[in-house]
Amino acid sequence: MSLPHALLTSLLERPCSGLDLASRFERSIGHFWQASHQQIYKELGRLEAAGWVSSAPAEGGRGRKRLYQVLPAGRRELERWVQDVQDANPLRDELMVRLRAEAALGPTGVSNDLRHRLDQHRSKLALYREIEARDFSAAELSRERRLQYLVLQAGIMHETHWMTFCEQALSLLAELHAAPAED
Amino acid sequence: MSLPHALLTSLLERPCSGLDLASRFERSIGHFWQASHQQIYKELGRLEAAGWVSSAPAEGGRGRKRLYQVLPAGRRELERWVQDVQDANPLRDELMVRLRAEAALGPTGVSNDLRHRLDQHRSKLALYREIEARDFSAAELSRERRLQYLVLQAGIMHETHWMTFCEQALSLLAELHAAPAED
DNA sequence: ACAACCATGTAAGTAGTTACATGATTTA
DNA sequence: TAAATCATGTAACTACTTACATGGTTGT
Repeated sequence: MSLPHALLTSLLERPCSGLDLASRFERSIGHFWQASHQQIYKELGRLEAAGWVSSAPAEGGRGRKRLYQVLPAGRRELERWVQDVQDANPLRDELMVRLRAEAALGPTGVSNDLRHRLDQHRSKLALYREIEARDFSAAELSRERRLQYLVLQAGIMHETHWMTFCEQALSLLAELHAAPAED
Repeated sequence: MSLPHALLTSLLERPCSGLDLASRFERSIGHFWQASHQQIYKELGRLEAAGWVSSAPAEGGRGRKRLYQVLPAGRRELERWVQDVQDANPLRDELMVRLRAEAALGPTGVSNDLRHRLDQHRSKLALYREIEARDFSAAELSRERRLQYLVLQAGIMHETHWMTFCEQALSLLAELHAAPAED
């Protein structure tokens, strides 16, 4: 449950409204922790009730727009949380279930899924590479930038890793199809 | 939502009871799709209601033990599902949020988490290597075995990848700690 | 005035987790 | 006969998703 802390982090970088948060999320932390605007609004309500953020009607914006800011208690909570220890994410992927099903059933059609994923990983990787070139290509990066870059590198590794896997899986399936059932 | 299909796959490999499924899950498909026994029982109920599996009181076992088997309709459903296409898993990891928080807050204590995860990835990898040596070291593997091995290889890649990342993160943090705040 | 869109929500539902309940069978 | 453990569940809760609702602002 790290959405509240993801929001605190993002608001700490720059105070803004709920919808701003939602759209910035999509371009930044949201690559690593997704959230819909509904979820964000609900969570902002909780954060305010907990005394971790304050909100005020925004002047620049229109309608009911509110500006959220992290309060000292929110910053302390984030500092506390960063030191928490959590178990590693187990691998949990429908594709693995599909492959096991394909193993049990005989030749069916996982390659659909594999090709689809390969495309998605490719374009995600291209996006990350753009961000890398735009934001992290300077010779000297600040401490903050270097850590943000580290997170982006995790994303790059993730996409690269799964692209490789999909390719490997596709070539195994092709080989099995070419020389079927030897057992 | 692939638990029903994970259960169908596992039952197809070998019919068994709910608790057997739960424990086999932990050693096999459960490495890639986790489920508690409560969830499994509930899902088995649904599978039976849908006419995808049948159940009968088990003779060998004790108490209320029931033996579950995949029906033809269940097999057809699994064949249909394998050909579905699903979006690639986005990276979604609390650790990334922690690192972004560390970037925004200044030096705190993510290294706790990193060391903890590194340990877990190491032991998971060791387990996978054992399984690899035990089940997949033969010169010639059947089609089914080769596909199962592919899935295991995904697990090995996953653990290796994240071990590397944790090490990289720890060394960056050490470097930043040694030569602090140049911006 | 009307469409488009900015901004904030409510409502209903699902998957999954955690804690607890219950009965039946071995084993000490 | 009591403890352990096998086996199957119920109940309550949380995070998250999907679909829908509402009102204010800007542009035409």
